[in-house]
Amino acid sequence: MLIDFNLKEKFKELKKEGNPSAGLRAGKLPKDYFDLGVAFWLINPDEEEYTSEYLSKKFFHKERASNEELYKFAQKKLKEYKLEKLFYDVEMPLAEVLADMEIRGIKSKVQSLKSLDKDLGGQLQKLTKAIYKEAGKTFNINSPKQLGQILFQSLKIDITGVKKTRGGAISTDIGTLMTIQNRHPIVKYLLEYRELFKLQSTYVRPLQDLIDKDARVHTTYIQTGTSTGRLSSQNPNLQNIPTGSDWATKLRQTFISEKGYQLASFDYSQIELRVLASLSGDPKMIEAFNNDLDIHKLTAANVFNVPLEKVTPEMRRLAKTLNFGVVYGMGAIAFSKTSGLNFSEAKKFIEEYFNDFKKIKEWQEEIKSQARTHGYVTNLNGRRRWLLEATSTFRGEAAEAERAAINMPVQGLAADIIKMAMVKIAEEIKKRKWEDKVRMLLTIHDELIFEMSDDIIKEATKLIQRLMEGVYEIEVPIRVNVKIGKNWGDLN
DNA sequence: CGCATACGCGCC
DNA sequence: AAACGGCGCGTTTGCG
Repeated sequence: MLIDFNLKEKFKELKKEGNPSAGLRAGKLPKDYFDLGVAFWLINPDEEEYTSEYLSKKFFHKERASNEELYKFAQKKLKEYKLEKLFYDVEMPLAEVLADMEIRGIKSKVQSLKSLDKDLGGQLQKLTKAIYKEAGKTFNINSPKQLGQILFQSLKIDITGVKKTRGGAISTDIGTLMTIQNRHPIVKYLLEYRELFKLQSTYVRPLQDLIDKDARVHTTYIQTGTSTGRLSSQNPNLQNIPTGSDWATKLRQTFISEKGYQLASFDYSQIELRVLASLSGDPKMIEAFNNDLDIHKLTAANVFNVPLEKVTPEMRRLAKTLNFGVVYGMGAIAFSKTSGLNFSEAKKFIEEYFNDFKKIKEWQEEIKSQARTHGYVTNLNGRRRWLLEATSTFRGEAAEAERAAINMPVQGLAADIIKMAMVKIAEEIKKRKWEDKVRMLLTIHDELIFEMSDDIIKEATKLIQRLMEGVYEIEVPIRVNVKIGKNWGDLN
């Protein structure tokens, strides 16, 4: 058995040396691998680090414990916490899948990225001029401190309804700018400036530095990076590429498929709400998903007490915010902020929501109670998060832990589901010897993106959709939307 | 000068 | 009075 840290990196090295199935080569099983970092992460996903140095000190009170010592300890804990199945059947095989994805990378249209950079630069220059003109002087627009002085001291813009930052300064964030938009002409320029500067500085520029000689970009997936079981992505983070706006679409269009291939995306529809419906056993929500109804519309009909036909887009919008918020343990204050309602209206809607979906409330109370009594919560697969703060006497601290407690079993099960799908899909690709025809490239929490050879794309999309929808059974159907296109911006 | 922090913001 | 869960990363600013 191979016991070490960072098996994903070791797989990558072996594979790059020309050993393509280094991980699961003949005779080797997932059971033959034991990544110590991943093991300790399953035991407690909130350690500061998952390095030998850190864990040796923490658990063995010495500079360097042997891998054998660390292994024995972790092995015992995995067994005690019933995490062995998750570890051996999901996380370990996943490490190799991630290695393949990282090595492959996604192709970038370098020229488009360059020209996008130019276009953004030109537009930013115009905006900067306009902003200086309105301000009556030059200043650093990227400095919230300086911007705040310009807006609220020089220009004396009314600060009614504007919040303060943690440090006590008047906020200049996007929400603030929206509220004061009609109070001064400078604001609309600032809003556009913010969007464009973000795009250029966070995405367009850094991405160009990360393109390899084959014009491909390789992210690194962190398997031990979250408290809930999700993956994270870094250098670059390909899990937060902008979407929606015209500029965002232009950026996404720079991620392309190789000649003879297309990109295909598969996204789980409402996976977290479906998981919540299943875990809570709420009959109304389960029925809605069983009948393939529009869940936000159904929610609106319930909280507004109107028939489905009478639900307006505005009612649906509020219901959607409620549905998302509930998964996160949102309170009336947060809901009022995001919905535009006042506090007491917001409070009423939340009460109405839990009145309509009583089992969800009951389930959440049950989870909170578990967090308080045990100091941890688990999801259906034993994935665990320690929440000792739930027992805190500082109310704010306890409330924060309770929200995390409510969210983890939902977000964590959704994460398990897509991880299991990834492992299953990789197996099926191998079985069909499609390694070069069906390339898993990206995983974005509830979505997978592939690069697929034109000749098998029809068959492969069907297969993958079926595998994703069937990989894990819950109380409601799991649905996957499929989109195909030559680039990430034009998938449809 | 590097580093940590505050602030802000992109995604699911 | 009051922070809606989970991330990574950019720029600015103040510190040693």
